[in-house]
Amino acid sequence: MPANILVVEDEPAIQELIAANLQHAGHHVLRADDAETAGRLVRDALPDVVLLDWMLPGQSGIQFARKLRGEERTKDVPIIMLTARSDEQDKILGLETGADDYITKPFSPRELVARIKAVLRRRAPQMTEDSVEIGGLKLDPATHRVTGDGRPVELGPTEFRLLHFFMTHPERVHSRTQLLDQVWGDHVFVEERTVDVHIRRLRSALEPTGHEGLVQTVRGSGYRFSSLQD
Amino acid sequence: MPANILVVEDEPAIQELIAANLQHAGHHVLRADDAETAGRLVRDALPDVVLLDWMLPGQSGIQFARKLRGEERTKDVPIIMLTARSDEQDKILGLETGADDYITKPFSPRELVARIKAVLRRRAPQMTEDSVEIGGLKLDPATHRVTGDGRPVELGPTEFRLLHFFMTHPERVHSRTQLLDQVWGDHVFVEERTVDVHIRRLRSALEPTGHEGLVQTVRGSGYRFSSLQD
DNA sequence: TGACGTTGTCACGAATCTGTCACGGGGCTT
DNA sequence: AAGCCCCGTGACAGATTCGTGACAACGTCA
Repeated sequence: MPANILVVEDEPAIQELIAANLQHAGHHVLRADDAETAGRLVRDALPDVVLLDWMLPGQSGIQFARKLRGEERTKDVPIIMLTARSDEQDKILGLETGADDYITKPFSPRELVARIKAVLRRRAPQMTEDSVEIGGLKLDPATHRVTGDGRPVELGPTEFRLLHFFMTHPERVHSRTQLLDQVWGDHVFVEERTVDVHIRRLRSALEPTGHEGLVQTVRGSGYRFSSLQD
Repeated sequence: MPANILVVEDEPAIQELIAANLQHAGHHVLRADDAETAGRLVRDALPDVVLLDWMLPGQSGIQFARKLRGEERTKDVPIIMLTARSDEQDKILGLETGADDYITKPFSPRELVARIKAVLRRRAPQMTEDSVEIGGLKLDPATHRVTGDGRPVELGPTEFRLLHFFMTHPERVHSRTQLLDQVWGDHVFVEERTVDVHIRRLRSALEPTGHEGLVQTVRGSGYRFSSLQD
């Protein structure tokens, strides 16, 4: 969710205002007040989004956007144009140059954050939605349903993600650390033993359909999902 | 032009192959591996195309196609037959039964996607204003009217669009963000929790006819419209 | 203008989920 | 067999998430 955002704006007050709002929303902010600095930062840091002011000293925002789109390394970086003008002409010109979105000043902090979220979402690779079936257990990410031999299985969000990971990586031992990285995310800090508890919850959720044996303990190493005998 | 496509195929490997290709082409995929499941999904989800395997356990694809063509609600759903046999005899029988197109295995992903696009284009004109009926609930875009077991249901404009989207994309879980994009439009900035409120309004509007259970909460993910048990 | 319907937002509470701990059983090593 | 380590289990408090009622802003129409 948090993203690296480059704010290219030459007016200090506005730059500050924008940066404060973005940081408050949990994003990392890089700043530049001219095209040269901005160009270097884009190439080096490769931000997730560039917030680009229309008016820049020396070089217009449009020119800068064109340059970004022209270089291989930077051509896929989303750009949101920022301008005080509101006439339709500029809007079209901005989008044609390859801006992904367009905000006219003055804008509300909420709109700013929302637009950025929208652009990020559009770029985000969406996760696989293939359903999996192993040993009579079926899990379908699209409908978010799990059934054991046809009967429904009730799971909490974390248990669902855990089972999903297991079923897409079966027959293989995963350490608690690996499970935390893959299912919880490698940025969160939780005790390793927490995995045990969720394994237990997953097992007891599978118990009514008799599939709890699919989740196997490998003493000293971790856990494994397998339809074969333990 | 993303479309809802139902893949009826009992061989997991082939089903997977087909689904992967269709999803890669931007379509939504529902799956079934027997005629019974397929029948339910066709009636509920009313897919834009049915990809139907010739050989099915228990019931042949031909029989299934006949059944679809026999029922008022499903008689207009395009069917593409899928078969390993290549003899002329089957081809004729398949088309006579009402299949719109016919693909013999092995086939290239490109051919598959192309045929689907062709069928969709053929059906495209009137597709938008079709009325939908699921679990006793009927929604008619043309007359802008909703009835539950015959009794009228009063909905505001937003609730109507929300229900319309739900009924044209049933069974699958939609996040609040996706619902905002699809129902409100991806240029509108409203709080995600606003979705909750409209879900509530939709539910209480459906309550008098006893259909409020069709709108289901998937904790941690979003909402789902389904005639199946929660 | 005023009654009315619709919409987005908020605050509160209830239901549910999550992470952590302590306890105990059971296997493995020596 | 003793001791150590690993794992299962029940309990619990804090954190999330969701349902719900209320409300103000807005537009419409009489």
